[in-house]
Amino acid sequence: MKFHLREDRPIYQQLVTTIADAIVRGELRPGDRLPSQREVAAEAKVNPNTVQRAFMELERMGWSETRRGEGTFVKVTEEQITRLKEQAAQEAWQQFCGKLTAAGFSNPAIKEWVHSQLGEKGGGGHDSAGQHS
Amino acid sequence: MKFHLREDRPIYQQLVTTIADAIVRGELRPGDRLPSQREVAAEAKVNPNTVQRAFMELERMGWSETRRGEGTFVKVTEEQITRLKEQAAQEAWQQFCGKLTAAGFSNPAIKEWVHSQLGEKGGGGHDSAGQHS
Amino acid sequence: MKFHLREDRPIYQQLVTTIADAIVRGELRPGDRLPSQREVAAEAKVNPNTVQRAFMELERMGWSETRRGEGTFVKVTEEQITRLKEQAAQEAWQQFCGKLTAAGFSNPAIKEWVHSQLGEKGGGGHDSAGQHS
Amino acid sequence: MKFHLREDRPIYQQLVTTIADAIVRGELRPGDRLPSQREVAAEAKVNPNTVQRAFMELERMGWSETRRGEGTFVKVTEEQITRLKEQAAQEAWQQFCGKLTAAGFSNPAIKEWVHSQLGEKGGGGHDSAGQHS
DNA sequence: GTGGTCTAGACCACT
DNA sequence: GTGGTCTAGACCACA
Repeated sequence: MKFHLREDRPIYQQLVTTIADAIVRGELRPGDRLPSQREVAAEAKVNPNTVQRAFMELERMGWSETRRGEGTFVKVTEEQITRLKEQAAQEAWQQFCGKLTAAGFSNPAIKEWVHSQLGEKGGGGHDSAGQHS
Repeated sequence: MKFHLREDRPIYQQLVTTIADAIVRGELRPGDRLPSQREVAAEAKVNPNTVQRAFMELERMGWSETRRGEGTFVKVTEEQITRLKEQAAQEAWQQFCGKLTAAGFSNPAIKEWVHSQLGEKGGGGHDSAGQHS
Repeated sequence: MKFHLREDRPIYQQLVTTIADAIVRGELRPGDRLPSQREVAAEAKVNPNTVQRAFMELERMGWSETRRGEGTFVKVTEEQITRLKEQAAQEAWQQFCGKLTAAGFSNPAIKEWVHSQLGEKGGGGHDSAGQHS
Repeated sequence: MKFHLREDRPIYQQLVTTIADAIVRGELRPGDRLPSQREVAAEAKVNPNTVQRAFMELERMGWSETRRGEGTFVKVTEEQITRLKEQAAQEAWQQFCGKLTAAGFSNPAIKEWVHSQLGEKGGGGHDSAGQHS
């Protein structure tokens, strides 16, 4: 049996994901200015160079634009956002199925279980469907 | 916008769920001996006392039995395992719905999206359904 | 022959019974706030963590409720108090019989001795019946 | 509410009581040699001077006799032992009544409770009547 | 202030 | 070796 608590993805990737999630959630909109690298570094308690790398990655993916002396700005089209959302949904679904499979659910069993959930709740969630921290 | 990389649930609780997951996965069977507190502490790179607390919690929940000088042993009935699995499924479903809600999906939208997944794949997973971080 | 002066029950358990006794005595009533962990630690001259553990144990037994930032509060029903009292009486009786047995009294001898006490005093105690260590 | 864990009687008195108890229990018989003061001090983890004082007290009460170069010996008559036992019983009874009184039992209630115990058990104790840690 | 968590390191009891 | 207890001191979250 293996015990590992630490997240093993590189920190800079985690930062990228954090920002991508904020975009998906609509917390960051096209044109918004990201906090400065120094601010992010201080808040996330990581090295500024790590943040720098995350921002480079963002720019490489075409989600942000760095304007010297001004800061870094979100630069995504609505169409990209839509694609990101679909991508996030896919990923979440993967995780969900993965967990159930690990718990011994067969694919038909998962299907059935989900149907029971959808039926019971009449939708896809319930009151506390927003909990995900 | 908030940046936090660290998992904020207490370490001892993370250990508990790690072990609970192993039980759900069938990796840990009733009667199995858990690694010693010191081993877990070394592997997870945490203080032995933190592991001790996790083990106390396990015992409190009636999932394990610790025998002084011998070790800690899994003590769950099949019925409890079944309950744990259902619980894990519920939790995974919550997370899934949470993420989609955060991404802007309404409950009906989630329902529809899931239906499309179930229809497409004819089950609930696919080749890479085993991915679960 | 063995000499040991220290009380060998764990300190945190002693704290638990100290508080349980106070509840039994009616010194602590449902809803009452216990002294803060730091206060107890200072007064009992033990480490705050030890007190914390005692309080955790109390909560686990359902005798208290701790509210973050506020304190720890007694949470027992009258019915639980009654049960505690009976339990305390049983325990005291056990100790009493244990001591007499150790002193060489047979069970019938204990019975007879107690009867003589009850007869003499017409009750079960006397003026100094409140002395208890 | 008061918290005190430490036994507040002087250590040398506790030692005296420990030895008296051993005599009452029959573990120490007239003529037996007590462990040396150094041994007692080491085992009880107290200062040898404290043990010295306890032994002086014993001798003052006429329960022991110190023979220079040989050691300390128990010197009690059977009649004294009988008296000690009665005394121990009285003390235990006091404590018992004290605890029940503190728990809210009136004297008649104690009498009644004890009667129920004697009746139930047909004696004054039961299988585990010897437990007194 | 409160309680909650974590660490580092100590000593003990059991086997 | 195992787990059980305790300490000293740190930092955090909540109110």
